[in-house]
Amino acid sequence: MSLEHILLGYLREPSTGYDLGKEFAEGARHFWFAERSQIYPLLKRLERRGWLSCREEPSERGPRRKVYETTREGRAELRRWLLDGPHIGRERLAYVAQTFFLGELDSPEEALDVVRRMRSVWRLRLVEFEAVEEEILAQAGDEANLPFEDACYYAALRLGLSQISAKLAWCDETIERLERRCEGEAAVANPVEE
Amino acid sequence: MSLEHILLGYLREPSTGYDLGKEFAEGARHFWFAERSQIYPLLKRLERRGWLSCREEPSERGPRRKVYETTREGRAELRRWLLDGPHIGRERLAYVAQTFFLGELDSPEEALDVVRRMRSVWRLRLVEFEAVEEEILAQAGDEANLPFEDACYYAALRLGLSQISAKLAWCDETIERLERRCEGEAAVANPVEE
DNA sequence: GGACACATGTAACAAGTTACATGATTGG
DNA sequence: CCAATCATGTAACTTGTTACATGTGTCC
Repeated sequence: MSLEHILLGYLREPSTGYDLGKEFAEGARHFWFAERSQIYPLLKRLERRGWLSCREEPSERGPRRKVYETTREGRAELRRWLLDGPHIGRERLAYVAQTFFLGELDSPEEALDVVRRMRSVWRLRLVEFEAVEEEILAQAGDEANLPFEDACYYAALRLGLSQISAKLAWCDETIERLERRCEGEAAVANPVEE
Repeated sequence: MSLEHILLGYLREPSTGYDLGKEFAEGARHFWFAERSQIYPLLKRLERRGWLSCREEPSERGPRRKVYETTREGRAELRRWLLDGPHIGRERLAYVAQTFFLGELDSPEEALDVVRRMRSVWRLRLVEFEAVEEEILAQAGDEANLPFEDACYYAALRLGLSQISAKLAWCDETIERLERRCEGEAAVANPVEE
């Protein structure tokens, strides 16, 4: 299961279920999401398998924290997963389905509305990603200065960035095509204006 | 649930659970996948809700077929789903996670291998999509000739196409960067050759 | 003392996967 | 008669979601 391996990946740095939950709600949500109610039992399972170690710590504020960390065996398992791939397939892209069936709507105007809303969601995401990129480059100066591990984070970011840019370009093109179609329909409905 | 609405979308044209299963294993798999064992019970549920109608037909070859079709209420529900969107978020992109954690591997060489394999998978998919695009354009002559519904199918195809192209461009760029990193490492390990 | 952030969890449910059962018809 | 394709389904399981329970410490 991918989520297990994502946890192994994150827990190269020690962390808690709570903090992982935050991570999935923030940065990681762009490629995976998990609720804490799913994370906590999984952490226990991975510990039982010997892939994670756990120590308890008092919290500054709130109850005790259970700090997990990937073990040597856990890292070996993560390596196996990384080399066994690529993990592509069975993606569920509801927005593509939505586009696919947009023809069910009564008019290009309604479809336009949907695509425009897609565009605004992805615009926001692009801004978010660009801010992260800027931060990385500001710290490193140049990409070549990044240690290998950070270069891989950066590569994943660029992948996301390129996907969003392509989506936005598609939105712009599709909006234009739909607008032309609206004009065409208006001309047919009201040929006097020609 | 999205799968319900995808079924409502497909069943504007009458079809059977069996044939839908084929569709999910072929064309539709690029944005959604479903097993027949999931489809059959769902079809019954949607029929109970009045969103699908069902008639039985003898099969040319094999047992009787249950042919489903979206009802007026089903179409209304589909329209609601289309207008209530965009359906973005909670995507699970294991390949991005894989890229993100690639730094766990021992060397850029191993990472290169992974990215090269991603590239070859996406290359194949691009060829597949391009063939579909060519077919559509050959039949219509020009995109403007497509009826609205087909234009939406085509728009979804172009979205997929643009996503794959961007992935391939990212692969090429990332492979190049990793190769430079390999050379850099070799130079550090073996400075005599400088 | 009430709201809020910290922190871990369980229970019930929905969605998705894997494995198997059943039976008809066709072609070799 | 055997394998393949057609065709519908169930059972058991895993994965993911929603809702709730519990308790600590801080700030107002």
